[in-house]
Amino acid sequence: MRIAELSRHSGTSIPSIKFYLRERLLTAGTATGRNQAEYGDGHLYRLRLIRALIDVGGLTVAAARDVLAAVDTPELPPHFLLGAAHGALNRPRRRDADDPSWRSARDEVVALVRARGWHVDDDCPDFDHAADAVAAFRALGQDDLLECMETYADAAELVAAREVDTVIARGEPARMVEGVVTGTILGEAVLNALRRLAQQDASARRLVDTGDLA
Amino acid sequence: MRIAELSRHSGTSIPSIKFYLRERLLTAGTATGRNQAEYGDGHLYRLRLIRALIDVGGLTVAAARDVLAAVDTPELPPHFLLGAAHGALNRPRRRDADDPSWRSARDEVVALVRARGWHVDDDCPDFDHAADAVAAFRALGQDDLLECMETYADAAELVAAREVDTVIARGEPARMVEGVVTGTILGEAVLNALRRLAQQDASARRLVDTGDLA
DNA sequence: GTTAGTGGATAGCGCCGCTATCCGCGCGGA
DNA sequence: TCCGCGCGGATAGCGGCGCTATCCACTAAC
Repeated sequence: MRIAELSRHSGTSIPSIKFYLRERLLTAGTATGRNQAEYGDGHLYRLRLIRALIDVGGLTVAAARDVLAAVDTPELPPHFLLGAAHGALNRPRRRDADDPSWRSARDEVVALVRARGWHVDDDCPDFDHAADAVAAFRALGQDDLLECMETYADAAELVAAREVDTVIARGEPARMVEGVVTGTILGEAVLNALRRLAQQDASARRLVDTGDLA
Repeated sequence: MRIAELSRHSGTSIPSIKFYLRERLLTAGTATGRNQAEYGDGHLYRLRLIRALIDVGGLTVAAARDVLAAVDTPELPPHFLLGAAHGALNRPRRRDADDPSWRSARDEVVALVRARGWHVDDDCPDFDHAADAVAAFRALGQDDLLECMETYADAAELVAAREVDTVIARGEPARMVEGVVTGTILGEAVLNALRRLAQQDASARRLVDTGDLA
């Protein structure tokens, strides 16, 4: 397959493909001459993965590169790949770690995780992200919404258990690796969309003055 | 309060505040002279809300403006505000609606929502976002991860019910409006972070070869 | 009266994700 | 055999976004 065909099958413009090659998200095709190369199904799959990470998952090109680099490390056990995938999802830090209200928000999240017996590395950046949001709730005087935290944790436990089981059921390490990345990033998009749909429903049930929902 | 003080209390630079004024995310202070104005606690709160939406929620400035405009529409019932908040969260469309695999992914999501009896407007853009992700799973040959869909829906129902109940418990419409916006946007950030933490735990329990987690 | 600071306007910057253009070469059809 | 399209590779540029810098006339505070 040459680049034009790759472009047609993937729905990605040739300049974009060249861009991804330059940025090392995509490996070069196997050269068949001085200025001719052949691309395979692997390239097509990879391109679809890139577009999914960027378009659906909302990753930046740099983040996608990090995720893909982790995917390409064959000896990386799936559990550590998960950490790599999460690491690449991190948007730059927002809050100042010296802000005492932020620190207490973070401590609160750590306490919640500890209370549930989750075994997570203490300096995992996800704590910081959760703390950003918790601190924002507090700063905006929306403390009562933090009553939902345990429910969030319940929901998180529920979906994480299911996802990890599904991925592990694959058995084959290479496919587990793919599953970790796609499940983490695309699963987030699905969950967020379903949550918003469920909110619409819950809100309609409670707030819309009507008897004829049928 | 003058602008310097507003800047200090909010941790936002004066040029940024001026930028938000220009972009109409923030209303002008009450003028006390030809080139002097006074800002109140409302401005400080608003600025904190802006930063939370942009930094924590990941909204663009334009999306934040739309959300804030909805918040400022006093007669808007909370249920419709929810729609407005969701609308502002929409990233630009990705998939072509003519793509049959995308259409079938969307139909699948609609069927799931129908089966659960959720009452949601059929052309809600959240369907499209979910469809994007589902279609991506399929395109990447990760169909087995779609077995998690029901679990995602369970989790979504769980958290949405709790969130909506919490907001409704406030009673006062103005505070409900605040709760809808912050709950939707910041809650998403919390849920996503907790899900990733839970994934780390689930993955560690099943994949890490160790007996001494203590 | 001096000076730091103000609101307001305009222009510019830095990053990001592409996109356009050019180049010398090879492949494929007549 | 020759021609012309397409190739790969490289470099430069573009458009949008979220600020940021500068300038201005003015004024409150010392």
